[in-house]
Amino acid sequence: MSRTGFIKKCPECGGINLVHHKDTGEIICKDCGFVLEDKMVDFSQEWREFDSDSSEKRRRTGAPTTYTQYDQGLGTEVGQKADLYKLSGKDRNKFFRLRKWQYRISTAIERNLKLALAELKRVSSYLKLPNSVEEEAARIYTLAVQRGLVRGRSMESVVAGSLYAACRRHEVPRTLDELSEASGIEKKEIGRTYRFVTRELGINILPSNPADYIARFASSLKLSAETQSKAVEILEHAQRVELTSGRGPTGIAAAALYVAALIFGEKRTQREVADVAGVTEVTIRNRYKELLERLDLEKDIKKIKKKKKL
DNA sequence: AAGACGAAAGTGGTTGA
DNA sequence: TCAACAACTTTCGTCTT
Repeated sequence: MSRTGFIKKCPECGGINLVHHKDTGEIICKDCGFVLEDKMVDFSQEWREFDSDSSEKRRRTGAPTTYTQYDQGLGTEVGQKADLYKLSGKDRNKFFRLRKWQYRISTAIERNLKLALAELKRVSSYLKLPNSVEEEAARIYTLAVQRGLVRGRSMESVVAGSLYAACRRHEVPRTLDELSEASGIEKKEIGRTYRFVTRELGINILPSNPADYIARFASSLKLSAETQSKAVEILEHAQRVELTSGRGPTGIAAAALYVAALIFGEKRTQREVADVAGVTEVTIRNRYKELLERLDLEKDIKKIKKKKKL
C-alpha cells in the first residue's frame, strides 16, 4: 500500500477524484487539474553515446530531456571558435557555410517553438492542466512543426489542437469550448487542426469516454459524491445497451448527471447542466428521453416524486 | 414566471458513390 | 467532388409546476 492511498481530497478544490498517473508519478485532481504530487524519481535513464570523442565515452547521462523547452534542454552548435583554427582555408569556408545554414534553419524552427511553447504554457496553466499533459502537448507540437504541419495555420490554433489531443490521451478531457475560451481560438478551428494534426502524425483516435467528464461536471454543479457515482453507473448501463455510440460524449455525460441528480433529489435545471457540459438543453432532453426509455429508470424517479408528496 | 418539452429549420462534418 | 445523412444547435411556441 502506497502512502498515496491516504490522500483523500484535493487541497485545491476539495474534489475526491484523485487519479494516480503511473507514467509520471503525478497525482492529479480530475476536477480542477491540480497536481498533488509529482516527486517521483525519473527511473528511465538517458543512455547516450558520444562516439567521436573517446575521452567522453564514460559519460552516461545528461540532464533529463524535456519538450517544454524549445530545444529540449539540449543545444548543439556547429563549430565552436577554437575548432576553427585547426582547419585550413577550404574547410574553414565549408564550416562557415554550414554554420550559416544551421543558424538559419534552427532559428526559424526554434523561434517558432519558443513562441509556441510560451503560448502553450499560458493556455495550459489557465486550464490548470497537469505537467504530464503539458509535456505531451509540447511533444505533439514539436512533431507537428518538424513535419511542417503548421504551415497555413496559425501557431496558436496548432498549440490548442495539440493540447486538446494531449488532454484526451491522458484521459483528462477538456471540451472544445474550454480550449476555445482559454486560447481565444474558434472551436471549429481547434477541431480542424486537432483532426489534421492527429491524422498526420498517426496518433490517438480513441473516442473519449463520457465517464471522464462526469467528475468535473459534477463538481462544478456541486453535486454529491452519491449522485456522481450514480451517474457513472447509469453511464455504464447505457453503454451496455449501446445508447452511447455515435453520440457526443459530453451530451451523454450531461444527461446521465441530470438523471442522477433527479434521483437523489438534487435537482439541477437542464439549463444549468447544459451550460457546464457545453451542450444545449435540447441535447440533454434527447439523451434523457432515450435513457428513460431504454433503462428502467422511471421507477426510481417515481419513487422520488412519491416521497416528495408524503 | 420559470422550467420542461417538442417541432422545425439550420450548421458543420462524415461517408460513400 | 458532390449529395445524402446523422448528430447537434438555434429558435420558438406550448404545456406544466
